[in-house]
Amino acid sequence: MKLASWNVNSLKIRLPQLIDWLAREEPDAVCLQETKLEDAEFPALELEAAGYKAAFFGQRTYNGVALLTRDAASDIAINLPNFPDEQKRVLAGTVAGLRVVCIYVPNGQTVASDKYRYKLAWLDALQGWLADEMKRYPRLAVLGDFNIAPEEEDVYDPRLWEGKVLFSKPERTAFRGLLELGLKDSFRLFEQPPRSFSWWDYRMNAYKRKLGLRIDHILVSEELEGIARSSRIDTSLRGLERPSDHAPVITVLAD
DNA sequence: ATGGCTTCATAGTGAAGA
Repeated sequence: MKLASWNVNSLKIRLPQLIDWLAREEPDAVCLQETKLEDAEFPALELEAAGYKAAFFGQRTYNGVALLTRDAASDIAINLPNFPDEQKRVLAGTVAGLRVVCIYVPNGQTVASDKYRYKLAWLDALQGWLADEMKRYPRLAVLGDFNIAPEEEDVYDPRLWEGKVLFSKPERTAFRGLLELGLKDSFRLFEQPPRSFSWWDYRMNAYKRKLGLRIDHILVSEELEGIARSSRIDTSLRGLERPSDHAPVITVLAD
């Protein structure tokens, strides 16, 4: 079972890249973030022609999440039930006996902003909800753009980023709170190259200079940890014309 | 140097992303 998560930063712009990538990579379940499309605009037919059923929850301009699977996922749930929110950031579904939770964590903008407080409140609600979900679904994976670099090795210059949004202590504590539920960062279950990142600023040639952060993650419950076989970040799309600023993360579980 | 680039939006002294 190959799981993937990708912040596409506009599905409208990235659809051709996504369809090529699906054909090449053949993942079994894909979580997308920042689709930036209302549900009426979602390219369900194009993706079905590419061999994937889609569940989606979007809005125009910002946010929006989707779950692509070979067979339609069941028991679709949207948003955090304990956190009323106009922003469309969560979609969960069941596929092949696995509960797949797609999330797009708020960015936070700066640690001084209201958006940062919203991010921390949102993460607190996420943790509360996931604690319940894990009891219901022991075989659970959380995939998405967490907008948090959990450790120093996940930041190209930890001194520069100390205390900044995406790497501040409260955000990293919130991430650790998710791990304390019994979730594992599947990428770190395996040996990885140094300077493994999933996001690079569009500006200043950050990708070419390898100035990135690892903020996209695939967390797996303890029941899935034992069957995790590999995990990697796929940078093959970052060199294309009009790339997303995020690279896909891929984790493979034994069948 | 609080910018740099990209997207979606509107025609803003743009907003927001990360």
